[in-house]
Amino acid sequence: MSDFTHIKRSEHLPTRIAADIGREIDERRILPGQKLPTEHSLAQTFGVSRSVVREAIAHLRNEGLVESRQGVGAFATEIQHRQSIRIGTSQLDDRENFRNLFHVRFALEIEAARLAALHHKPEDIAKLDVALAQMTGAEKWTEQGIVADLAFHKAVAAATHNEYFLQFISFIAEKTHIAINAARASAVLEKIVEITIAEHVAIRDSIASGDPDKAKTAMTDHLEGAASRLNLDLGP
Amino acid sequence: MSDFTHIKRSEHLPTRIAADIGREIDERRILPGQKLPTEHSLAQTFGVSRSVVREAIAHLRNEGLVESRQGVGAFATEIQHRQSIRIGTSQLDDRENFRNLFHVRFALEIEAARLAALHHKPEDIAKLDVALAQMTGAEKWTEQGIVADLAFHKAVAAATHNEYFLQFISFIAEKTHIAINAARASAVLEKIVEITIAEHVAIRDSIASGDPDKAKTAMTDHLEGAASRLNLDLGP
DNA sequence: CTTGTAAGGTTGTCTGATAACCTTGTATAG
DNA sequence: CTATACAAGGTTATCAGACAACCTTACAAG
Repeated sequence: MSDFTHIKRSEHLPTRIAADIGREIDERRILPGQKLPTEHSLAQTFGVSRSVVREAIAHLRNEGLVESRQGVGAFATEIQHRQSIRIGTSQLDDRENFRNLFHVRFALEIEAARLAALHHKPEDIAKLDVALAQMTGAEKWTEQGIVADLAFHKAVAAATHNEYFLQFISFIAEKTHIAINAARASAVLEKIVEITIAEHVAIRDSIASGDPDKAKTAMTDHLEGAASRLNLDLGP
Repeated sequence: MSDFTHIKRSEHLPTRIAADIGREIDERRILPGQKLPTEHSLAQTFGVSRSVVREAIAHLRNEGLVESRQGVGAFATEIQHRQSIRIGTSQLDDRENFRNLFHVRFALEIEAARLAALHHKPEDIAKLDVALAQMTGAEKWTEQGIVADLAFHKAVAAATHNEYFLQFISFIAEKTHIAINAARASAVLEKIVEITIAEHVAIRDSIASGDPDKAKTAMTDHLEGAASRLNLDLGP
């Protein structure tokens, strides 16, 4: 009962511990196939009850990082058959990881723009316009501006009327959002905003026109522009 | 202590219950923002202890389906800010959903083939060859053949040396695998296998040659072929 | 060598209790 | 009358300990 130096209870114990154990696996301190310590032992190590450890391990199991077999133990899984997608936000501090994720975004969003041009309905365009208005309204490149930016891209995804494009793109957008927020200070240039908005308008118009090739081109131009503004070299 | 009619012990209680509650939300019987019953009440309803209910809710929380606030309750979340990707296997029985997921696969795998041609290393080609050998070895369109097929596509993704392409494509592959397994009986035609293998060989060679455009074309042809063999109309 | 069985360890589930937190209603001070 | 403070009850979060189900291993019996 002598150290309260650690952390405010504010942050859901099982989540914290799941993150700790997950990091052990991510950083290869526990190798795939290897057995984790027992729940009892982990509980003692972290100074919490077994319930909390169980919930943490359940979390990791849901993420596909571990498999547990009753009467035997919990094991780190082989990467190949993980059933879910896991992107630690800390990974995105690394420039190469961020670029790689951006590349996935490329593949998805360009096709999404194409499909949006083909399948959009009037209310989809309305949502694009709302997001654009919010971007224009934001004085600077503020938090609000970024949120509107993400909303725009989600609206494009929604306009495909393909639930999975929306899910995947939203997922990546959230991750990107966090990473950009962290590194934003280095890229606060006001003129950029105007360029960005202009690109978004071009995307909106091309989708509204119903021309898939035009939409594809507009989205490609925008993403390449965004990448270069972030000093990401995406290669050929 | 009077009714054991309901649940076989065989299948991890919290998972089952999480699925049950998740279905309630998916099928809009619990609307976004609405409060779930209390843990105590749920425990009584399902005839299990509160620990199990808690683990089930933790599962849903990790999937982003619910948010819980201490002292208040657990609430179904708005779809927009779900932090994870959720694809219920039952959804894929629906033909349109399956086609939509296939479309996402299109976007990702074609770009992956292109990147694989650019960034592959010798050992990547070796892995492709192993998968091809297993496909050729499989007498019929058996389980083993499908596994090899998936292994091939994962190997392509791995050859991009972009972790995220691997994660996303593997994820979709697993989901697709399950759905195909379920519906396989209707598509067991032996000649198809030869065509499929030929397409895979073309992909492999184009990647090995290092020509991104050729790889892109080969993958496009293959996926369009696969779609038409599954009677999926992917539109323009 | 094979089979049966006992022992010990580990996860799965149950039960009950306490702490932390939120909401709501009520009473008191201004 | 209004606003602040406080009390009460409900809910989730965490803890502690127990038993059940299951697996592995070792050893004994055939």
